[in-house]
Amino acid sequence: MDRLSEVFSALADPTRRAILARLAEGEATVNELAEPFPISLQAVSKHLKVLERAGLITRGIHAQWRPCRLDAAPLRGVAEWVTEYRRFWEERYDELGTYLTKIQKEN
Amino acid sequence: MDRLSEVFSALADPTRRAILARLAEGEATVNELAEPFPISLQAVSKHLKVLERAGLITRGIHAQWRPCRLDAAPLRGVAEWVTEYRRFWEERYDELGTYLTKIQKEN
DNA sequence: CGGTTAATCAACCCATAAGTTGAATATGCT
DNA sequence: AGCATATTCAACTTATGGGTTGATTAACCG
Repeated sequence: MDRLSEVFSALADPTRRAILARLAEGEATVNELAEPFPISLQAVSKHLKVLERAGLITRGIHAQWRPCRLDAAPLRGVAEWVTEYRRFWEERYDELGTYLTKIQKEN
Repeated sequence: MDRLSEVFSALADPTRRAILARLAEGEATVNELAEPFPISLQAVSKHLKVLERAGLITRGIHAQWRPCRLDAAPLRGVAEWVTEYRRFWEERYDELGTYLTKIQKEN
């Protein structure tokens, strides 16, 4: 799977996005990350593997802990991709502008 | 599934992103959209359904054709989400700035 | 050394995604 | 009416995702 698909796919899960949001506040261990969720530690561990494969987190080794850190680099690619479409969701304003210009000329 | 997950999920497929790119150039029918891909028309029809459910396209009815149009509105949400992380992939620069400030004070 | 804690591995379940082929629906053309 | 075109529906296969439980590995603590 290409990288962008992998990243989008990793982001397509609320639990994983919540994990990223948590990591935005700083490093955390698997247990710390798992704590807020009503799912098993193993399930969280899988989510972390997905995020890691997508390049969105990196993991250290500190005794028996595996501290996770956010790596937002792949999000840059997402931002670039989505920016290509910006003009389309801003079009509304363009259309409004066009409309206003038009009725202005008509009156 | 929440909207953002649905959108990310829809974007996590190269075929669907290619379809969106094609629609950025203007309306197209299912056959026209399917033409470049080595998969069946039905498969493309399914992809379109996914995009439609995510709110990324709308479909018209014109005789036996179902012209598809891009609706980039949901991408705004994606852009907003990803912007929350911008500082992290730009952090490199911040760190450089901090470093420069620091050595400046030291000397 | 033995027990506790942190995390992963492994096997399994169930639902869904992505593709296929074949049939059905609906519109236009002559 | 009858045929061609555009698209969808339906049934099926195969693979994958997200979850579970139970066992395993590895490090620390007393």
